[in-house]
Amino acid sequence: MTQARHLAFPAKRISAKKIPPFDPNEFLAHAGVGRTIVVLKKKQIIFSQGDAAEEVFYIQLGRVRLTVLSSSGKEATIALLGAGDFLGEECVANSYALRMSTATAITEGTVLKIDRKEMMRALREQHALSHLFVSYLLARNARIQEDLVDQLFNSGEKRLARALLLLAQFGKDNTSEAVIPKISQETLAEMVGTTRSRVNFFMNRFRKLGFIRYNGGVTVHSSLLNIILHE
Amino acid sequence: MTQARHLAFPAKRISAKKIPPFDPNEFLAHAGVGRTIVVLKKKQIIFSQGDAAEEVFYIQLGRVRLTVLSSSGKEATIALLGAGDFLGEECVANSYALRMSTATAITEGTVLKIDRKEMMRALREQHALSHLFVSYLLARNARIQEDLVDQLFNSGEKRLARALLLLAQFGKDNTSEAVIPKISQETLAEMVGTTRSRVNFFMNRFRKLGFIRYNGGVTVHSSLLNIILHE
DNA sequence: TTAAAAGTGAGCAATATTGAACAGTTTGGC
DNA sequence: GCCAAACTGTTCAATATTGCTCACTTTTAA
Repeated sequence: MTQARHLAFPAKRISAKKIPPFDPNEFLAHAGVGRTIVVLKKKQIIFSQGDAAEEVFYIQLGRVRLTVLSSSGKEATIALLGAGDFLGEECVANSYALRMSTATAITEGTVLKIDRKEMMRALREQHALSHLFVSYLLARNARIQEDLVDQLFNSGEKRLARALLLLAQFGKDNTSEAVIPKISQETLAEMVGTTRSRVNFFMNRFRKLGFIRYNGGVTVHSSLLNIILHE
Repeated sequence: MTQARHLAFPAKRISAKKIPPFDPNEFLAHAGVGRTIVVLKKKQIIFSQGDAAEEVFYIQLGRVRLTVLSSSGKEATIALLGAGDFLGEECVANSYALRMSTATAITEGTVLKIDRKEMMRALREQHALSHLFVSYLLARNARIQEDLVDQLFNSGEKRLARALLLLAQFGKDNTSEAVIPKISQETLAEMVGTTRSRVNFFMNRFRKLGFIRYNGGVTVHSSLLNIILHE
């Protein structure tokens, strides 16, 4: 569409040169035509499973939880996202898509809400954004696949250990200990695909073994890796 | 890069107009610079987990299994792919990437092997291909996520039922019965994330209940859905 | 500040799952 | 056609997991 216009009026290319070089961060940082900045309150629902999907979101600040509700009413947390992540990208390249999960803010924050059409246009016209988006999708793919493999291979205990270690890296220093973001055993159970009592059981075991510490929050020690690595 | 060249030599755009309109199927159907057609024998390994990833593949014909090996030697089947699917796309947008899984042909077939650089160039220059690729990644994302959710929510029995139904749709008519591609209980176990004895146990139960039939291959009846839906 | 709601620790019986064995059956290659 | 290898059906004891319950503690909102 836009390309056709360029071909029809090649003179426009000259004026186009005056536009500063495209910066995806720039594009994703500001509101504009078809783009709105949304300020999020804690626990605010950004979209719900089953909603029509007409916008992509880009998280500027804050953390977001993605959950899926099963037909029998159980809830699973499939991802925790943060600044720099896209959200609700299932609708790009697919009109009439429905949200496959529910996105809830778990801290205050801001997201850029981008109209589907606007996103598609930008992807078509801006190679840098397109490249960023493809990279993001590939990385996300890899991450979900890891979660799946983890689920297929490991016991509840190992999956919990992995989830804790991943959470600990969320605020990554390279010390041997890290405090993880506040998270309930219930949510951990949803992420790991087990029950709260199981999580509780393992958490206490980890604590007895010195892998984690309770001091207000939870501090994870890197030696927790042993749980995962040990045979 | 290419865009810059166009700006520098706008005259080239005219001759560029003579090139026939880009057709992604065309691009993905033939060998050319940086693209080779590879003929696959049954059980041939296309790439192995841990290999350096420098090419993307596009399946023209045949079926391919993607497996992951755990550190403890267990194997999980994470996807069965067929004609029209990409393969090994993890390297696009990421030099020095390693293969995250092993791809093995399960039938004879042919794949188009595309050099990473060539793929990136094509994605940059050809919107239609870029769009197709993004669509593919989004669809694949959705599918892996479904598998993960399935794994998180459902019991081994339901996961097996789902896997069988998905396999049955592989050769999709819209009858209430379908023969599934030949697949061992061992592989089913890997896909579903359980043991062979469990798969065997459930298969026999499904048979007793009339959901599947053994007649040389395995015939799946759509009533198997009841297993998944029933509470 | 206080009552309600949410989260935690612990224990336990009922189930589900694993992992291993072993005999019988099918398949593929020579 | 025949052997070896792969696959299937079946069993079973040892574990792992679930789905509760109940008594506390912490957080949240009025």
